[in-house]
Amino acid sequence: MLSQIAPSDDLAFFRPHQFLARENERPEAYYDILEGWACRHRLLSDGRRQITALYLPGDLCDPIWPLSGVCHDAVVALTNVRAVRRPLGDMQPLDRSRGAGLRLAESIERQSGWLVSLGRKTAVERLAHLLLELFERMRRAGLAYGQQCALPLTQTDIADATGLTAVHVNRTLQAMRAKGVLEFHSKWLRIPDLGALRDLAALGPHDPV
Amino acid sequence: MLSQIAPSDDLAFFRPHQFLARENERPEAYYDILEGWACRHRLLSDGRRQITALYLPGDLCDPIWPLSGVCHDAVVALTNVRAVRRPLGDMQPLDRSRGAGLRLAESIERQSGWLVSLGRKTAVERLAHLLLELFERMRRAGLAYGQQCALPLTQTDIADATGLTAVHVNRTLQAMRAKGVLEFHSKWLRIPDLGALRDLAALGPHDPV
DNA sequence: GCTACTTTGAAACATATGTGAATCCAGTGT
DNA sequence: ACACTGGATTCACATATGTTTCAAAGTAGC
Repeated sequence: MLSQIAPSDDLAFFRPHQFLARENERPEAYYDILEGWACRHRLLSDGRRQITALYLPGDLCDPIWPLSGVCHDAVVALTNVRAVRRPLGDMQPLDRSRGAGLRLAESIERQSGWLVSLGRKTAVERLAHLLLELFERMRRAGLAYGQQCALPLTQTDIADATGLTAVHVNRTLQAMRAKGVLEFHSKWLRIPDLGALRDLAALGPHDPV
Repeated sequence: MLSQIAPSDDLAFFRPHQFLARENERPEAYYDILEGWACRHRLLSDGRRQITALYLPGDLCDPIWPLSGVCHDAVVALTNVRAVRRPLGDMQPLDRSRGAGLRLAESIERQSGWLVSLGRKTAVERLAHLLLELFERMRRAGLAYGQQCALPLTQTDIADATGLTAVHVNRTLQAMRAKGVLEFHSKWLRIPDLGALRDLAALGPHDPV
């Protein structure tokens, strides 16, 4: 999946909360994530935070890079991250590699799913949807073991991705655990019945993930 | 802004509720919108609806077209629409024109703004944000007259874009009108004080729109 | 093994927004 | 003029989710 490492590329390491790209700055590189999780997010002036994308191992972390040249979302590591750094040099917003369009289109697809989630779904549906998506992505990356996978997010991270509060994420997860549709302790997710969780997520038969 | 019309291109007309692209089908064309408004949206099985993008005159209505080859969002006309139809022929998801990446990146930017809105903003903030964005886009398209522009959306459309109910959109708009930050009757929007509305929208100093 | 810090769990209470149902109103066609 | 229609407006009421606070349980550094 990953392309070869070119001479100018380099391995990069990040600790939790370190920036891969800062808000209102021109991005200097993009990253192939080898290990660890990162996210794209925006902050409001009063501290409210919304995660707009999650990057898992194997993902290409594309700088979203409009004509203005500066990012409007910050990209920050959620765990320790090991990645291949691919400098942008003096590349212009119009210069994108073949395949970039496809990747971006898929980001839009995923974001549309998130918009539906945030705009129209209940807390249970949002959580089911998110956890299902993450499990599925981990599985595709070869990082799921049977019905379980690592999920190194705090409940606060999950809240910021789903547009809920941490308190409500906690009580909703409790309820879902009680119903037996998922287990989630110490950064480890187990989904006993994929189908049941999918039903809870209010996904259509054709919806991706 | 619009490219020339090639021989295989053609003018297309749509009435409200007509599809420019259907869910779960391969898109057959994309459109340069000359006149009228359209939107991309998804429906849940119980009828809940979320608008994921709005297309205004001058916009290029890109089919979001992942590797699977089929759209997951429908594109439908909200008003009468006149557009240049550009057939995709046998173009593959990987074949995208130069500049497509940039346009898609800008869509992601805008969608990120919507995610923040839906996930973290109050009803007043969401409405201020949306109306401001639409006014600004109309202005850039040369379709604003001073502080006013056409805004041919029903309150139900606005609700489906902001993740609120039509009833709540109505009462929130009333309140905003009462405070004098906007006027909006019969599909016509007037913003007496852009700055005031921008403050209400909880946008950062660098946020686009 | 002790301290400091982060994350999870819980309870009581507050409120923004949703629901359901009428009514009103403007535009359109007959 | 009249009836239809989709949209806007209102009202009374319901509830999912937010807020605040605190305690318990992990986790990391030393």
